Amino acid sequence: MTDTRQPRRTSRKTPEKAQLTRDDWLDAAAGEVAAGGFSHLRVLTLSKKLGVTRGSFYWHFKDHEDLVVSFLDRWRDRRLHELQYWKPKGGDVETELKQILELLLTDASRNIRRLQVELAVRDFARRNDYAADVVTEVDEARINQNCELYERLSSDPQRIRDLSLLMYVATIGSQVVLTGKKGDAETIRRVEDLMARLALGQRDDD
Amino acid sequence: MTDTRQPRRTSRKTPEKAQLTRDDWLDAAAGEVAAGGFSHLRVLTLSKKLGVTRGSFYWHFKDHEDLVVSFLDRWRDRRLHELQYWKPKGGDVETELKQILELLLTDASRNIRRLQVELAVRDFARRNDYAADVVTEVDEARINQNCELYERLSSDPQRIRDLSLLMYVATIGSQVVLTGKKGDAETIRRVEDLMARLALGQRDDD
DNA sequence: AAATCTCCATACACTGGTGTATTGTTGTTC
DNA sequence: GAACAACAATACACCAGTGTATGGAGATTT
Repeated sequence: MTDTRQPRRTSRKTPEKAQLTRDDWLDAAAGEVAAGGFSHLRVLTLSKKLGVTRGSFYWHFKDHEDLVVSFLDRWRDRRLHELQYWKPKGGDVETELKQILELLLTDASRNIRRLQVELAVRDFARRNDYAADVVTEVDEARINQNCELYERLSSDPQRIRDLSLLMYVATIGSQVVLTGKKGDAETIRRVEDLMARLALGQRDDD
Repeated sequence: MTDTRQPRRTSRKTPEKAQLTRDDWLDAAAGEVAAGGFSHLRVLTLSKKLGVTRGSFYWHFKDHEDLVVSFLDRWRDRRLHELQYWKPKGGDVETELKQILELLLTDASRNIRRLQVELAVRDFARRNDYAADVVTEVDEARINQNCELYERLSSDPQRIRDLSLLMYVATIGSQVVLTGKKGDAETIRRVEDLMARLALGQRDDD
């Protein structure tokens, strides 16, 4: 009765004829990127997967590049935003460190699709300037955030940054090397422990 | 006079009309893969870059897949073979460790094209089974090789493998994160030092 | 109920890529 | 020097994908 101006989408729950939004296309794009990387992100296959023709796509997006840029923007925004929840709450440095490592390793490896998208973005960044900027932005934000933790292990600013960087590249490397195998979960846990020990061994008081 | 049966290639030095070999195509392919990944490895562009038509390609290779598989095989063979030269010769554990880290980080980052190819292969491995096998083979060989070094730091077999794995993923992660920026060389050097200290801190005698 | 807006379908022109079949050209060998 | 083999050019049929122009159906507004 009143002006419940829904964006016309038939309540989203009913899968009968649901109209597509820009975000729906981006979600589908994420699936494609995760599976085959950016080079396999085709307008045509995307349309088929959504059960519509390309006419729909070109209503929501200007062209293929528009899709890619929008995808990268959304990815960056989400990655920067989620950092807010990454602030560990444990008081002890040791537990905080373990929390952060668990988040970076165990947790990340559980969310396979997210991991695949991240790796795809990183790969794409090697030949696309815009993607490279996006990745740099996210990397720096993450490293800086972790610095806050490592400040409690050392007082040397340089040492803090190095430690944060090292921990970060180790986690990224893990995600690159350990993909999909069986024993990975256990391996990751052990690497996690080892990293924690290594970092804690860098306390000033030695 | 005698049977110097050269493969007909006009002595290779003269760039006049040099006939192409299978290996020449693979070299050119490496350039394409380094620049744009496997998805940008096109027979057509490769031919143009070599100054011939596709007719030549299809004489040397059965099809596009043949090129990809041959490329991966050659890459694996070379990576496995080069391990032979990676055996550090220094006597001291500390210097050996630094040697191996320098090889894995500083040295690797200097050879940009080699690095790019490696990352491209890794990326391709996420959606190609054959490439995945090749990468696994190379990873395991490298990790095992480094174990020999870390055996001198600890006597616990599990610890040794974990340490070797950690050092390896850290170097791979570095190659993924630090690509092409300016301060990279210095950063890599510091990370190298830090890794060495961390590893040495894991000696049994603590 | 007519006009309008939103979203999608259809049809078209175009590009860039693969693979194959056939023919040329140039060394090698007999 | 004729036959052969190695390598490359040409021409062909055939996709898969982009982008655009235009038409159409359903809901919304007036």
